Amino acid sequence: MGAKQWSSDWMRAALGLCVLRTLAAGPTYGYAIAAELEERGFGTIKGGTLYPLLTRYDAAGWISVEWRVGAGGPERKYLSLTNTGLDELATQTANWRDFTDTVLAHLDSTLTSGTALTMGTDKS
Amino acid sequence: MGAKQWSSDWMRAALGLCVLRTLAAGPTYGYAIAAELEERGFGTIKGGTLYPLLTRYDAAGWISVEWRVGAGGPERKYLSLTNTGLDELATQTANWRDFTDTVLAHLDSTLTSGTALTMGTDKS
DNA sequence: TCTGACTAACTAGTGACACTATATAGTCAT
DNA sequence: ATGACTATATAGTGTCACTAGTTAGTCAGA
Repeated sequence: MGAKQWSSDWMRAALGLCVLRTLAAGPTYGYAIAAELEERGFGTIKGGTLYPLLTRYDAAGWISVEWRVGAGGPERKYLSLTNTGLDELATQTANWRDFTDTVLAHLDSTLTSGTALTMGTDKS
Repeated sequence: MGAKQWSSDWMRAALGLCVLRTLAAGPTYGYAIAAELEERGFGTIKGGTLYPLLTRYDAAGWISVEWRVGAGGPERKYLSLTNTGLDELATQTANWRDFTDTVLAHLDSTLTSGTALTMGTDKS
């Protein structure tokens, strides 16, 4: 289901937003976030990508951390979205929609050969 | 019109695709690409971002280069999309649509608290 | 004439962050 | 005990955007 691997630049752009969105469903931990995102079609999220990101979000005050014992396995670091994080999610989500709309508008625009070539330097 | 500045990670993700799309309208040069993208709502594209990108695309064989005298000003380095570049644009455009659909599907998904928390380690 | 504004391409230095690979440690089945 | 799976984390490397310039041409106004 989640076999596809997207460009790392694209993942770099959207991963943070997707992680915040995942956290909005309730407290969870890194490994489970990676599993859910993979299931949703984002490809495999490596620990070396995810954990530093979660550390940055903790430092930013967007998430809070609580250790809990796991059900048969090592301890889990449960992460919850703070109010600041929830605000951030809302802001980023709205911006993301605007941004992707802007990109799609450009991609779908009519091919007008030479649109940008008349730049005003042509004074005559 | 182009006052908004998007997150640099987002621009990093989409700039290449947008540049290829701009080139698909016909040969043009760096400064004009930056001006057109700004007009289309992408914010200001700095030379330090754009020119290295164009150099990479030239090295990748996606664009070809030709110097022409400018209309009252320094020489312009006109860039054309190669056939390889055109293929790349088509591929990336299709992938971009898939990717943004995947992200939006996640953002719009119903909030189901604890979705990913039952991961199979809970054996009993 | 020389000063600044605009056009146009390009580079050095720095920093952010993903990637590869690895470490640590717990549980469980063979 | 050996390997597979769960779970978090870090070191080293490389890519690339950002800041802040340089070089160079044209043109308008002091």
